[in-house]
Amino acid sequence: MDSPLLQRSSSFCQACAIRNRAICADLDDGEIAILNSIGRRRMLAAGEQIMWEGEEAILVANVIEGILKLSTQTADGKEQILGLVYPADFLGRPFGQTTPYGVEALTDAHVCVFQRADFDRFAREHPRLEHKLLERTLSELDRTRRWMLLLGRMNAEQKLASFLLEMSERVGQKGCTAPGREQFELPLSRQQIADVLGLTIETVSRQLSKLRKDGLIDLPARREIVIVARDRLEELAG
Amino acid sequence: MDSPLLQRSSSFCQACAIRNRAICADLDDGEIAILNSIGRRRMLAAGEQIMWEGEEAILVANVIEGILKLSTQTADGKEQILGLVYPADFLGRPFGQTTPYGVEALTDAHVCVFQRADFDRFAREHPRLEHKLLERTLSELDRTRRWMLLLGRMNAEQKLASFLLEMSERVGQKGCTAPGREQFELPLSRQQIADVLGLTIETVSRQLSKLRKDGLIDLPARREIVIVARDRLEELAG
DNA sequence: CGTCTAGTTGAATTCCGTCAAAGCGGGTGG
DNA sequence: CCACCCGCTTTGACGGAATTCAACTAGACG
Repeated sequence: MDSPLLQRSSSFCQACAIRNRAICADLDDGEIAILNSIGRRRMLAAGEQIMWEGEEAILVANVIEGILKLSTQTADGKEQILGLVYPADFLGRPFGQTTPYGVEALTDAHVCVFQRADFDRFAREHPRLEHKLLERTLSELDRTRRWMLLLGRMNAEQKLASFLLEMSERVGQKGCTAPGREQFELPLSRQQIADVLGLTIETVSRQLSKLRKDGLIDLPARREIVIVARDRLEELAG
Repeated sequence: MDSPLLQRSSSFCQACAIRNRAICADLDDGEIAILNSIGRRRMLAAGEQIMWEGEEAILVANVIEGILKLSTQTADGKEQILGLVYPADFLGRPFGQTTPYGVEALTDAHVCVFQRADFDRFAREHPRLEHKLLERTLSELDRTRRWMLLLGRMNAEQKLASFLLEMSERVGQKGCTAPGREQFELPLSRQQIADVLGLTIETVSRQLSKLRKDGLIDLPARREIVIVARDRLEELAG
């Protein structure tokens, strides 16, 4: 189903870094051309917000580069991060009236944005795209549900261990200096880690210090993590 | 898109109680006939399990009647309920290898079961069904994410208040004796409520007693809830 | 070199979990 | 019909984990 025409077309999409991993993956050249015409690229600086909770859902997007967070807050202002979005992931709420969470870039990011109305129309006319989107949404639902177990039933130590292991899988895969995924740079501040795990910043800090003292990890810089004893970390995470 | 032929066909699906709310809703007669041929009905007794976490994903289903729970557990055996499934909801993991959670009936239930392979094939050939499934999955993801805020950032009192309000919407809609949704029967035991909210059974019991003492609710029987002061409950839930 | 923010550490407090015992209610058998 | 039993629920006492409040430290940046 995949077309071997990468070099024939000079269109934007054909040169896209995530072309083969995003939902646009098995579209043909004609379809890509349409998608190309309704989408546009946009740069985001770290900390920049692109969608606001409760606002009308105007945009959807593919993430090309960078990491973003989805978040919401309680009536009294405590934040909860609902998910992290990585390159090739889909972003936004198609077929919905309002955006159910805020979206903010954690790092400088590069996204491919569509007006939701345009995207919805295109999707309904192209079942293969909808199928991709469905598979992606089902996986995301599975991942989100796994996170519920962490939020509801794990203590602070288990939460941190699980978080570090997950981040090492997600962030540590790039061509790193370190051997494999044992060293990586966190895209989140301590407060943001706390907001992911349903903890306070102090508890996160204390647990990281404890893991370091126990020799499971090292913390060479504020946002650097070195996993020293992956096996023991996995044991903690359960 | 909906066909006005309810009385022409005598097929099973046409007589189905949830025919117009489930994902099969806007299929035409031919499509319904196929679906009818690959699905079969199954009764479940309260407490009966129909899918097991980690097992190969063989079945998917529509819920016709009753309430089921999706759940998982930590390495050390603590359970977390990941979601409740109501009539007209879709159940199971299409397009996936393994079932990521256990499924158990909370009440006696009635489901319409498909072999996943059959269903997947049918879905891929019928974009309208896939679209319905996509919309449903997106809504489910939204609801699940809202639940994450509860698990991560609410205290026991707020959790109970939110839970009771949600249940009153979901369970209190039937033709009840009570005026509106202010009285209803819980489909969950105290332990199961605890497993939904990420609490212990004792905390659930204490918070319910507190809400009763404060005059927000009444508890005429173990599984009966009367909402006395909805406004104050909503205030607590935030 | 000073300021500013993010992060760490400590002490006190609070909320929830744990352990233990008692209460309630529905079903069964005498 | 009542007594008994069993599982579910409630209540109490206690301890511990995480939050809160507060002070301090380390880098980053001008």
